[in-house]
This record gives sequence, C-alpha cells and structure tokens, in this order.
Amino acid sequence: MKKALASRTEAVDPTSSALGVLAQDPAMALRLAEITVFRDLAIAFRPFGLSPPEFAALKIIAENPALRMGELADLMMIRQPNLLAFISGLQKNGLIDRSRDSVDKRSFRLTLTAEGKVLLERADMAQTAYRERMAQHLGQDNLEQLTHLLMQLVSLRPLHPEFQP
Amino acid sequence: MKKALASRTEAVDPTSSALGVLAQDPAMALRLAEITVFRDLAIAFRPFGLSPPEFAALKIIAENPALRMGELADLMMIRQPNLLAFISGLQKNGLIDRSRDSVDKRSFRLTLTAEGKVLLERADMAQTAYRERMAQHLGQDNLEQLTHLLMQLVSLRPLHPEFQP
DNA sequence: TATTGTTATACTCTATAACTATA
DNA sequence: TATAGTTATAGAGTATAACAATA
Repeated sequence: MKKALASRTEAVDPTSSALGVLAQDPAMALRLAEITVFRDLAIAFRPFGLSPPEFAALKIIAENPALRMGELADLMMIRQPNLLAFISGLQKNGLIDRSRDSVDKRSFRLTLTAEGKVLLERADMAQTAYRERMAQHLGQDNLEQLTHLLMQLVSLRPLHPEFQP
Repeated sequence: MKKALASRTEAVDPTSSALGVLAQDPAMALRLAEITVFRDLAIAFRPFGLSPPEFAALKIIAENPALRMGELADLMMIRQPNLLAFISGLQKNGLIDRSRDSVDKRSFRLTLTAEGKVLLERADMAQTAYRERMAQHLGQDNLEQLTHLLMQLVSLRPLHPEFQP
C-alpha cells in the first residue's frame, strides 16, 4: 500500500499523502502552518531575547502608543493575566514603560522606551527577512492573499461567545 | 486620533485598524486565525469528549490504518512524549487499539476500534459543519486556496533544523 | 455596581534527557 | 550502534476565580 515511512530523525513529511483527506482540512492546515512558522520565528527572534508574542507586543505598542494593557490583551487575543507575565518581563528588561493614566487612574498606558525602539527595529529586520522567505516560497501575491484570508477568518466570531465550561 | 476602544467585556476587535501594519503580517494573522478557529473547534468537539488534537489523531489513524506512533507524531508535528499522553487516553476510552508489530517488536500499530469509528463519524459531522461555516464566510474557492497555501507553508522547512538551544 | 489590573492557581502543551527493549 | 516507545520533568501557555483600587 505505502512504502515504509521515514525514520524518527528524518521526519515523516506532513505534506505527504499520508495525511490523506485531512491535508484538505483548513483547521489541520492552520495548525501545522502555525507550528511551522512559529517554531522558526522563535529561533529567528532568539538572538534578540524575544519570543514571538513578546515581539508582537512590542510591535503593537509601537503602532499604538499609550495602549492600555486590556486593549493589548484583546488585540493579541490572550487573557489579561497571561499578558501580564510577559509584559512585566519586557518592563523589567527596560523595553517598555508603564505609566498610570492621569485621568483614569486604574489604567496603565504602554509605550516603548528608547531601548525598546532600538531592539524592535533590529528584531523587525529578522521578521521582515522571514516574511520575504515566505514570499519567495509562496509568491508575493499569494502571501498577501493568504494573510488577508486569515484575517477574515479572525472575524469569524465564535458560535458560543458566552460559553462557560 | 482614535475613538476610545471598547471595554473588556466587549473586546477590542483584532481585525480593527488598531493592529495597524501588523494586520498585514502573515505570522500575526496565522496566530490570530489559529486561536479563533481552535477555540471554536474545542467547543464543537466537546460533546464528543474530544480535543481538536484527539480528533485529528483519530482522523489520521482512520486514513492510515496500522500507523506507528512515531509516524503519527511526525504527521501531527508534535513530539512523541507529548503524543503519548493523549494516545493513552484514547486507548483507555476504547477508541483505538495499539498492537505490537509482529515483525518489528519495538513498534506499535494504531487502528480505530469499532467504537472509535462510530465516534469519529459523529465528530466528523461537527468538523464538516464548522468547515462549511468557514466556507460561507470566505467563499468555497477562497477556503480551498487558503488551505492549499497553508499546506505550502508547512513545506517551508526550518532554517536551522539541527538547532539545539 | 462595573471596570482595570493583579494574584493565585490549575490545567494543558511543549521540550529535553535518560531509560528499556528491540533491531 | 541506532531506533521505537516510555518515563520523568521543567517550562510555557492558557483558563478561571477572587481581590484591590478606581470609576
């Protein structure tokens, strides 16, 4: 039926026919692509001491100065308590400032420090290089269409937004 | 510059302009789409007592009877020790059989039990329903192209496959 | 009374090294 | 010597509830 698959050290290729009909499933493809890209990006960002989510946070703060923490959590689609852990780390490393909002004293406003801006600029080059690698592999137009379709999926709001287990 | 963003309970929309240039980044789009889809799929599979990876494992085993555990781990792009945890669970719940390979006595061969086949068939309907929801949102052709592009990304082999931290 | 951010905590996922039994 | 699977374990990531300060 099928030739013996490759050994552990030379991994079975998930793009091979072994996945069968499942390779046509968008969710499966989404997960495998996510693993592929983020394993690689984690390595690409390591020289800068950043994880992919940390890079994303810096980038979003740069784009949206004086962002509140809750807003950042929403944009990254993670929970506030989970955001806090690595936001504290970024602050401790001197990459971001957290200052109380003068009018709403419950809120913090996030901005990049000068050091944060410099690091982001350097890490940004690694991200750009990786994006260009993807563009070479897929074609620039296809990569843009892929990104557009993914963001459209994000606006697929959950079936049960009020779900509580 | 920008209207005050929504409150915590009515989340800031990651597809809004607040993401800025980052919304054009394939990696960011990939992560947000993955979160969106798998949060929803986790709920869709809950009535069957399955997590999305458990469903995927059942589906892949159904497509590839007598699969070895290491091969399954490769196809799902997860590590063998991490696969083992939930494979044991599936076996304990009577959904899969693990039998020693008669020629290579180190290997196990995975197959679905009758019960596993029945459950998979039912869970498959939930997955199909969700895929149709995506198709309605994006258009059937776009969904297929999205899936195709994602699988092409998976074949983007890592820059440093030999990396050891 | 509701919201922002925090703490505590539990659960899952992920990654690696070291082991066994077979090859 | 190498591979299939296992165990143990450490580290992330994720989820919820409960709390203080502020609105």
